[in-house]
Amino acid sequence: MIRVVVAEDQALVLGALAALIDAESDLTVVARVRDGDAALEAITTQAADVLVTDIEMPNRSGLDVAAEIQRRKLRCRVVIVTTFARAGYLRRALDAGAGGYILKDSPAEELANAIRRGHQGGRVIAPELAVEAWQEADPLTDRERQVLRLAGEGASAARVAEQCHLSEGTVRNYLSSAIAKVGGDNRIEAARIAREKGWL
Amino acid sequence: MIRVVVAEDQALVLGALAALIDAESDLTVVARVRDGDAALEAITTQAADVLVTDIEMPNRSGLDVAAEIQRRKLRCRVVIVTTFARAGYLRRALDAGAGGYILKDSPAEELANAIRRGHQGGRVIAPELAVEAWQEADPLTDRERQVLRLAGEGASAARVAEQCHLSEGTVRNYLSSAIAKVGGDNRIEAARIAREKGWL
DNA sequence: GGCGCCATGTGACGAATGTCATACCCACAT
DNA sequence: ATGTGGGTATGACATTCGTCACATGGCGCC
Repeated sequence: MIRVVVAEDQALVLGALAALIDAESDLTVVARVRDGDAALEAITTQAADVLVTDIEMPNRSGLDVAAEIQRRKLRCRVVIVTTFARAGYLRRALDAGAGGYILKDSPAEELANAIRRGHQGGRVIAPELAVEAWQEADPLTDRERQVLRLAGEGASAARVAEQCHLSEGTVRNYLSSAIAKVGGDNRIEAARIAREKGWL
Repeated sequence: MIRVVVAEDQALVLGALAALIDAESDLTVVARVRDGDAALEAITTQAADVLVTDIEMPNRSGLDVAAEIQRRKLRCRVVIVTTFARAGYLRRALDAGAGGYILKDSPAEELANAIRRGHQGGRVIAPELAVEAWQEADPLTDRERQVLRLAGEGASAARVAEQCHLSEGTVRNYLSSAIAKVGGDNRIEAARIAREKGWL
């Protein structure tokens, strides 16, 4: 019996995923949690074999949890289940030693499959991503990313400068460089592109 | 036995929701579909009592399907299940005669509950939304919405003008007016605000 | 020790954006 | 018939944005 912890912030989806997993005869859900901190706690107290987790959650993202598991050298394997087919996310997931990365729109059998493979030490990666993943590395520097994120939310150069303690001119320089790097026509497009690639 | 059709574009979530519903003794899932067109077809061929549907789907949104069901005077009731706590969405859902509007982060029992209530002709609305719903009506005109949407995706005034067959000056006028109406400092913020309220 | 990269800054210039006044046409309501 | 509001347009203006050249300093690296 493989002991599974499920982490997902949307309660309905959490319950549903758990139902799906529990329906498998060789899998059992030992905890359902709604954020990253609770996930970390549950996998130790429940001696879980596999953590099935979303990425976007309160407190700690699924990627953070995976990284923490790796850092603490816990035995638990991680399967990331997410909406986002973003190369940047997959890359970070693999860097964090995740055993699986599947998309919420892959067929339901995939999930049980990935859990079993992960438990055996293998890896399952959503085929949509396998190829593309390592082709495009994030070209942005930390500052560029930070500035682009704020600007993408509607902040003016002046506002960004204030929040980052930079001069307005510097902010415009970073933006210009970020726009050029991601290949957009303006800050809005650049932010959109970067978001889609998982760089923000 | 209440006959339920489940519509949701993410296969994993679709399977999971269906599992959740099928686990209820008085509910049975008679079809699982991944877009709006298939949903409409399924509810007639399967003589469904209730449609449980996401909003954002290919071909036809869940809101479109609800409206179409109302237009065709079908017997089937509709329960909207969505991520988005947006007043604009709820408003459109109620206009389309939806029998339920619940959020993906409400507890799992809510879903079965809403299906039963809907089937009896009642209404279940996510409490987070019930109050706020009618307070803020969409202040945008069709043109303003259209222009703001494109601009929010990164299109320049010139590009928007081209796509909408307008003059560039007119586009700027609409944008200016939209920015003022939603209360933002620039097109980016305005688009973000409007998206959050479900006006785009 | 120099080379490249990043962080940071300034100054300048042209392009895009946001605002405003003003105008015309049309539909719909009073 | 008169007013109100939307759709469309133009011209003008100030502001913001995007780009470029150029400068300084720090850090890592062969």
